[in-house]
Amino acid sequence: MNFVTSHDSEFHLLQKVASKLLPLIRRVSKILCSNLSSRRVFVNNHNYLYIYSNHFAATAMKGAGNGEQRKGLWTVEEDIILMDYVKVHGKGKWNRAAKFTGLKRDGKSCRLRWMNYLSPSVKRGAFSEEEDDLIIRLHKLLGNRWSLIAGRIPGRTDNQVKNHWNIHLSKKLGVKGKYKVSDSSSEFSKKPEADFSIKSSSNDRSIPSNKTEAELQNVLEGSHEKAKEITSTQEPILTSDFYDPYLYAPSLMELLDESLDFLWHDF
DNA sequence: AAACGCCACAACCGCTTCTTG
DNA sequence: CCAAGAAGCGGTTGTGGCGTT
Repeated sequence: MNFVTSHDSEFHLLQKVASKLLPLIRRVSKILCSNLSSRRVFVNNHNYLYIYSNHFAATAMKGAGNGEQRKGLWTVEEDIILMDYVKVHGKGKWNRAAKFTGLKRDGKSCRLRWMNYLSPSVKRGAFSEEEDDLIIRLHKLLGNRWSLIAGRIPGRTDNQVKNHWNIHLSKKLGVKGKYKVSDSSSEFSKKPEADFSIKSSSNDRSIPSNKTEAELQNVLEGSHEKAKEITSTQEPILTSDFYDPYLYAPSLMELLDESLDFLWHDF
């Protein structure tokens, strides 16, 4: 094994680590190569490396009888199939996706899995203090309108925000019980007579009046500087609707192949 | 080691709203 | 305008991991 480094100490450390890892890498790569008749490799947006064969999909169909719907947590196999589908057909038409892929899931479940977990725009990990602050401010203004709140926090879904509020923030603020939309803690509920109103449509992500927009703007601007810090210190958030794992596959494949070539030569 | 309880989060459910033909 | 299907929303439940006894 050869390393290029300007520091002897690094060189010796790398050599030491490599000597420990090499036997393990050899074993794993041997197993992989002997079992995968048709390799497909990609990294999802949680930085998991997936290597799977064409036979792999069959595993995802297990667990449900004829016509029976699967419930509960999604498996890696199901995730991959759904990601494959979205890659080719784009998101939307989720009922069709369920039928097309053969997944034993209904359209709603597919949509939810994509929107809340698989979508590359979903940010994982703990909420920052800045995000907490923004949620609290927005909740004060909007109440339990989670999709509206989430729409103003980059990378966070309504489900994430809702869970985070119910588990952490409501306790932190000493809120007893769970909020209802009509809860008196919301600014909207406090001022029903105010000269702005919010549409009854729970789907409506727009803010109907100038005053409401202005209030939201104030909240957002209040967190503007902090938000700047967040975006400058955290990993970039992908803004495209779909993060194509296959774009990354060639380099990974090259890397894998190079590694394997090296290993075979080394034997 | 096993049983239990708690917590965090993913997923489901029922309903409303939107879109399309 | 209407009906049917799709999409979106928020409340609630289920599941798995982890710590404690």
